Amino acid sequence: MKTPRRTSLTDLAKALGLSASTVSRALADHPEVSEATKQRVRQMAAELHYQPNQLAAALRKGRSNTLGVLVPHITGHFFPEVVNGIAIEASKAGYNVMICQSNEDALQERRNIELLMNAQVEGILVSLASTTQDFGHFDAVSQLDVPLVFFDRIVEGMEGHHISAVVLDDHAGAYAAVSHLIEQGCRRIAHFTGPLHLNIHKNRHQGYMDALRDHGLEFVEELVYIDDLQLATGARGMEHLLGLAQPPDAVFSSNDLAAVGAMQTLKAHGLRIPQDMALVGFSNEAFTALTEPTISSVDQGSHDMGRTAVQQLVKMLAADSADGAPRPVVLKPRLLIRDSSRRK
Amino acid sequence: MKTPRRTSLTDLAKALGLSASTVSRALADHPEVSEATKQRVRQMAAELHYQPNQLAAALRKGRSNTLGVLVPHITGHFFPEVVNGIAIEASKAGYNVMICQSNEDALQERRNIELLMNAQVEGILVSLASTTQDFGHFDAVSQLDVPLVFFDRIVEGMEGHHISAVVLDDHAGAYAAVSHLIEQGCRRIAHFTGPLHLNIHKNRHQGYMDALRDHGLEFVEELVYIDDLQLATGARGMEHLLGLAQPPDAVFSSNDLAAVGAMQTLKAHGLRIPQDMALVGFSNEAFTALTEPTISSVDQGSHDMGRTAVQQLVKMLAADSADGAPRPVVLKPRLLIRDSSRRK
DNA sequence: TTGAAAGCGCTAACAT
DNA sequence: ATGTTAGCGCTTTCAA
Repeated sequence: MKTPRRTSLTDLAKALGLSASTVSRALADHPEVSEATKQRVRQMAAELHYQPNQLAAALRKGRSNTLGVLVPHITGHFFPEVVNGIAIEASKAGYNVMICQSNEDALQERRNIELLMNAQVEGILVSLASTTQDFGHFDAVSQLDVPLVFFDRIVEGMEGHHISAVVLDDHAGAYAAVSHLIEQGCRRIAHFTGPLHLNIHKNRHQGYMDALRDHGLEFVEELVYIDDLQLATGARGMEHLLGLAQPPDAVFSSNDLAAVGAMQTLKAHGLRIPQDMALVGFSNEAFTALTEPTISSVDQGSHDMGRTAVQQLVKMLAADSADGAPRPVVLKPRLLIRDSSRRK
Repeated sequence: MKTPRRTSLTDLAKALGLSASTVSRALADHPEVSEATKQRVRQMAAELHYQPNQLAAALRKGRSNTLGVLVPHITGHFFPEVVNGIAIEASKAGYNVMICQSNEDALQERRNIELLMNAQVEGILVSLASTTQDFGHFDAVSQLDVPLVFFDRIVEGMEGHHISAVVLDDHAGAYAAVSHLIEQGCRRIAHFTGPLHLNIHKNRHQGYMDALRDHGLEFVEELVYIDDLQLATGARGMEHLLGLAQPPDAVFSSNDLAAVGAMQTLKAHGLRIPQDMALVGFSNEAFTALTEPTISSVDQGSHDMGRTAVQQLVKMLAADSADGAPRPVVLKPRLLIRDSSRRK
């Protein structure tokens, strides 16, 4: 039994006694082809299970109809949601999507960018790996005028004709979280943060500080715990805070996992949440609604971020390469108040 | 400023005063090209930022070097892990990966399969949408001898020259979970399950029943709660069970989310876990280690499933189309005993 | 309204 | 060791 070759457009044409061009036009619903012919072509196409070869069409047209997506990973709540938003919006705009993961590794990020370029994607959506410090691989992209949209984790200050960005207003999210804690009566608020070279952490930290200041509270250096925001780190961070001469009465954590870690330590010490220590996390991970108490958190509107990012890309793709890139979009976060911080 | 066209292989050849074929061979490290020439070519390629056009190469070679992946969604713990395993193993075997989501919708599944076929993928990895009942779209794939590997949610009985499968031994996982509960002293064990037309649920249910039987316990129809295994469903299911004349003393839930729902109901009723009611879930979601008490669960070795699936596919791709598909692989689950079921 | 011819960028016989 | 030629499957002038 030998492999049945796929029916090509040429096969179709032969079967119909037509030229390839006519068949091509018929399938594309070109106005200059008679309805009768279109009918015949469509029927025969169905009969022979004709499937167009995208590769050939893309090569000929110089358009792959594909967008590239590069994310650090697809675990947790945030990235899967964003990717889903991207997939939906891209499909709506008639694009396919090629998804790659950098696994938080700068080298893999560079490789994947090359991969996407070689696959002739028409535009790229990226969220940076946490280890990326050099951005040369993106220059290559923008030099070829392939539009680029950074989302969430962006290269700050990287502006260009074909570069845009979509971010969350992390500052506002943090500001809202901390203001809320203050309003609940907390006066000594600690902060768990990740490495400050990443825009998201830098801005959340700034939001934390600004909220303190605007409410007349002092910024206390020893209440800031910088680490990797893992579960164990959160637990350790809380141990550390409890050992201080003047422990805090609340913690704003820049992610949810560390908040759970903190929660575990608090329970081990027999402390009550939120009475003895209030907690607010960031990202609205699924588990924040499942712990006890449930954890207040800042929702990032992940799905919207994905959709917005594609919209930015599509705008650039549509633009007659005349006008520059659309202005970066800043999305508004939403504070979800749950039991871990509700004192009143 | 006009768009700089990408440097093609032909451009490279011209710049070097060589023919396209020589350049092509040099870049492919063909043995019949002199080292000197290879050097020159490589250097010029770097200089002109030459990037090969995969589309053209794929069209010419009739090989896209791409595998297609179709999953119901990429939320939760399981699918992202599997996809990650797939990505890693595929890259190791020299393939790119195109990922699509069916969003649990049979129609989108069919569309995506077509999409992948049109993109000329060399093989496809699929986990079925829960609504898929008709499998015609896969016939089209196998008729063209594009190898297909189903994982986790498979089409049972669909065997063929170019079709294989990788599944978890769901029966064994369920059997272990229920046996464990019995060993902890539980005698009236309920079961939360999803729709039984899906192999995973059917097999877990069978494992549940067989464990009961093998330990001399009676199977009680009213202790089986069939629904969609969401959080609210689990809560409702538990309310239902508590309302029975003879409530159970344990629940084996076919997923973790419903187990958490059950837990919430139990807490609301002031019942103790595991003393009054023991719980075991399925999937080892991240949150099972974060709730209180932590939830015992069955780990699916998701990452391995992804890698194994790719290995199956690669085997079929390599086979001289002579011998049939490799035999389906059944992976062993691992029961993780946590606090929700540890009575001794 | 249809067909003929050229070519997208690459590779693989088949020369030389 | 290198070049010449042809063609993957499709679209798009241009011509009829």
